[in-house]
Formats: sequence, structure tokens, C-alpha cells
Amino acid sequence: MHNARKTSRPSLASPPIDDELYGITELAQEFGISLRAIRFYEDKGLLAPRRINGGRAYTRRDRVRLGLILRGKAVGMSLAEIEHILSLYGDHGEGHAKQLEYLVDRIDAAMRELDMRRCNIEAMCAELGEVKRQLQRTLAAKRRARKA
Amino acid sequence: MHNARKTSRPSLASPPIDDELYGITELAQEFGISLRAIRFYEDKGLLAPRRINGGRAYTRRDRVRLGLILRGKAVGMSLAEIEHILSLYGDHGEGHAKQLEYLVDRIDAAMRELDMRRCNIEAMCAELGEVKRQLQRTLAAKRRARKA
DNA sequence: CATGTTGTTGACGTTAACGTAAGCACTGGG
DNA sequence: CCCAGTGCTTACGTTAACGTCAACAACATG
Repeated sequence: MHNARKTSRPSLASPPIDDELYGITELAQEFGISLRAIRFYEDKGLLAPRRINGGRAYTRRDRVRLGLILRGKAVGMSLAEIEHILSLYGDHGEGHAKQLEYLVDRIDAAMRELDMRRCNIEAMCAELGEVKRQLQRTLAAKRRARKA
Repeated sequence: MHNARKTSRPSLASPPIDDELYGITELAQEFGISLRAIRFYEDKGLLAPRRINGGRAYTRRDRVRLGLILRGKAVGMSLAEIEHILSLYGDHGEGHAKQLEYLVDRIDAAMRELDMRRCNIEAMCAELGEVKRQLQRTLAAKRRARKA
């Protein structure tokens, strides 16, 4: 898999059929992670790239999923939790109403979870802001003292 | 350390001198974590309770720090990162202007970090919201189909 | 054809963040 | 005085999330 085929797409775009593939190192560099990590996510079932000649070939959709994985991590989610989130991103165009409603509930739950994290972050920011203001008051006092 | 002395504070409040101490199990229950975890945070230098009769005695300040630790964790920070944040919460009432300015910079950096996480969370929420709207459109279509 | 690059699998090592278990010390109650 | 309850320490086990290394396959290139 040396040639990470750019599929030069010659202006005349045949609809979404040639699927724009990426190589593993390509993704690794783009996202600044190791090959090993990407393979690891695959082992965990978070990614499932096609194989071409034994090598992994990632689609745009895989790329998006990888992005989500990394954002999830940056936000402090475990790979297990991220897997849940990713499962909400399927095709589920087919599915009975009940199942779709269930999915909507799951999404709501996930969003509430994220919201809690956001609240915690804002609380920490607020506290840090407090500390900062306190420090600045001390600083201002020091400056006034020096002036006098 | 069976008696987690409530220091009944008899209305006549002598200034901040008796310091309202907490026992380890008390804190563990209040925050819903294990004793082992609290001791672990101590090993990592995140907490430094006084000792009374061989037992750990936590002040209000320790309690606040523990709260910060747990919020930090909920936000996806490592204990090492949390340690940095906590170091910003010291007494540093004494310190030269240079050092105070440095602290302010550190705080700003920490707040920027937190802000990035917040952005990531909001992005994930937005994407989930998209998925949700899509699902709801599909659901609505199904309902219309059933109606007809 | 020899070589180098890129990729794959498998096994093992590592770090963080605890959990679990064993054994000793203190303390209050019957 | 004995025992249950609580706590402390030390040591080892565990899980998640990778990193590292070795050995090998496919492929392009000189």
C-alpha cells in the first residue's frame, strides 16, 4: 500500500461511486496520531476499513468516524463510550419507527451527558477566573505600593 | 479515627481557627468514591491532609480540592493535568510580582485549554443534533406514510 | 535482482488509575 | 478483657489505551 491513490477525479465527477480512499499513514499524519492507534481503534470495532491487497483503505466516512473518535477522546470519553456514540451514526435509513425513536432517545441521553461535561468545564473556568481576578487585585495592590 | 468530629461550633464563632475537619469515609461517601481513591490522590500529591492520631483529617480546603479533582476527571483531565490546575489554587498571597504574573499566564493557558474542550463538546453536540434532526425527518415521513 | 518503502500481524512492555487482599494498630462497648 | 469497627500500610492485580519490536509480504525502483 505505498500508493495512497489520490483518485485524481478528472473533473467529470461520476457520482459518489469511486469513494475517495485514504491510506493509514495519510490519516495518521492528518490527525497526528500513530498507525498503531488507528489499528487499535479498529481492533476495538470503532473502525472497519476495506482491505485492498491486504492494506487498509479508509473512506471519507471512516475519516469522519476517526475525527469523532479523537474528539471524543479530547472530551474525556472512553473508547467504549465513543463506540456508543458512533453507533448512532449508522445508516439506519431502514428501521422501524420504534427503533428510530429509541435512537432519538439515545441521542438525547448522549447530548445530556455532553452537556454535563460542558457545565463542569464552565464551572472550572469560573473558578479559575475567580483565582485570576484575586491575583490581579493582589498585583494591582503591589503596583500601587511600589508607586507610593 | 472513628469519631469524625463535627466540631459542633457553638454559635459563638471564634474566627477561622477550628477549621471544620472531615474524615476520609465522610468525604468518600459525600463524593461517592472509594477510600482507596482518596488515598491514591494523596499519593499523587493532589491532597495533603493533616494527620490526627495516625488518621487523615481533611479541611474545607481539602474538600474543595477533592471536588476540583473529580470535576477535572469528569472533564477528561489526567491527574497530572489536574495537579497543574490545583497548583494554581495555592495561597500565593506572598510572591513577587513576576511570579504572580506568571501564575496569571498559567491560569489563562488552563482556561484556553478548557475552552478548547468546551468547543469540542459543542461540536459533538451539534453533530448529534444533526443526526437527531435527520432521524426525526425520517420518522415524520414514516408517520405521514402510515396516515395515507 | 537487490533494496527500500509501506503495510500487516503478533507478542510483549508500559502508564495511569485505581481495586483487592493481608496484616497490624487503635478505640469504644459489652 | 475481648471483639467488632475503622483506619493505615504494603504489595500485588487489573483495565484501558496504547507503544515497541520482530518478522514477514507486496510493490516500486535502480
